[in-house]
Amino acid sequence: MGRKVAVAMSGGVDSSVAAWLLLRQGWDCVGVTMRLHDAAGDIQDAADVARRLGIPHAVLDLRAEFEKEVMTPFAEAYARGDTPNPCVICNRRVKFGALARLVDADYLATGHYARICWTPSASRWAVRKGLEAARDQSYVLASLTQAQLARTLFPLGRLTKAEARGIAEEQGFANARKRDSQDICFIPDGDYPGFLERYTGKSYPPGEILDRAGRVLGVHRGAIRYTLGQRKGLGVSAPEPLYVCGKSMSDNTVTLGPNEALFRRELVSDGWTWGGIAPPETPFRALAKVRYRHAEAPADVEPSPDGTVKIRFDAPQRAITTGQAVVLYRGDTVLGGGTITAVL
RNA sequence: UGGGGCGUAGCCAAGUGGUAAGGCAAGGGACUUUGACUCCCUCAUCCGCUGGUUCGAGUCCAGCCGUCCCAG
Repeated sequence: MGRKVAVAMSGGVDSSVAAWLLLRQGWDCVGVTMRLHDAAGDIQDAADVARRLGIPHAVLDLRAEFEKEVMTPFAEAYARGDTPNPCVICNRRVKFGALARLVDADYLATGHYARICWTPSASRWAVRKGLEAARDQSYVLASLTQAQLARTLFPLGRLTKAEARGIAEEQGFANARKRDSQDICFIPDGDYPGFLERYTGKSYPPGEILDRAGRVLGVHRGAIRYTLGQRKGLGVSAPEPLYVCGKSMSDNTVTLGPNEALFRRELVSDGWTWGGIAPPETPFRALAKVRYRHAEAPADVEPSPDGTVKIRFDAPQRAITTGQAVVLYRGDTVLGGGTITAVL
C-alpha cells in the first residue's frame, strides 16, 4: 500500500482537522466531498479548507447512490413500522461503499471519533471506540466490512472534540466554530414525518391512541410520527407521563403506557457484519448497545445458523426498537453489528 | 320540583381567612452524525357570576348560573 489517502471532507470541523493531521503525518492527501442530496450542503466550506491546506479537492455526486441505498430504505423501514438509523446504512453503503470505490487512493479517511485496530488472534480488523467516550462514534461504524476497514483511517480516534476544535482554531479554519451537525442530514428541518409524506407521496392517516387495556385515549396524527419510547407530542394528558410502548401499522394504532412498560430483555437481529471476531457459531458474552446513545449493557449472545442473532440482556433495557442497529463490544472493541428485527 | 355534591389554567388537581402547590399537555432551549429519552426554562394579576362580612377571601355568608347524583 502506498501513502495516498482520500479524506472525506464534509465541510465540518472534524473532517477538516482529519485532513490536516494526515497532511502533517506525511500522507499524500486529496479532499473529496460527497454530494448526497439536493439540500444546500457545506461543499464550499470543504473546498475552502482544502484550498487552505493546499490539497486537491473534488466533489463527487453520489445523489443517486444515496437515494437508492439510504433514502428509499429509510422510507420503507418507516412504512413497515421500524425506526431506522440512516447514518449506519450510509456509512456502509455510501461513504465507505460508493465513495471509497470512486476515489483513486490507497486509503479513505473520515473525521469519525473511532479507531481501527488489527486483531492478530483473529486475523481481523476491528473498529475500536474513540478515546473520548462521550464522542465515540464506533456504533455507526460497526457494519463496515473487513475489506472496508483494511483501507480506512480515522485520524481523530485519539483526540477529544475540544482538541480538534483547538486545532481548527489554530489553523484558522473558517468552520472552527461551526455547530456540530445534528439531525438526519437529508431532513435538515427535522420534520421527518413531513419528509416521508413528501418523499413517498403517501399520507399516513390519523388513528386511535390506546392504552394497554385497549381503551381509546385520543387520536394520533399518523402512526409514522411515533416511535417506541416517545413521550413528546402525544397530546394526551394523564396523571403520569405516558410513552409510546407499541404501535401497529396494520391497525394504525399507537399504544401508550408508563415508562416501566418499555423495558425488555431480549431481541432478535439480523444483517450482521462481524468485526473483531469471526462469524460466531456458539453463544458468548458481550456488551450490547441498542442505540447511538445507549450505555452498552452485558448480555448473552446466541448466534443461529441462519445468521440471526438473539441477544438476552442481564437486565431489561429501555425502548429496544426494531430497525435500530445493535452493536456488540468487548471492552472498547466492536465485535459486530446487526439490525434489530424483533423485541421479545 | 325537593335533597345532596361540585364548579381553581387545555386536562387532572392541591388549597380551607393572609395574598394561587403539583402532575399531564403545550411552547422554547440544552444535549445529540438516527428516531427517541433526559435536563433546563416558560405557562392562572387570578380561582363560575354578583353582592356581602373582614385590615385582608379561592377559602366565610347570600343570591344567581352551570353541572352531577338521589328522590319523583
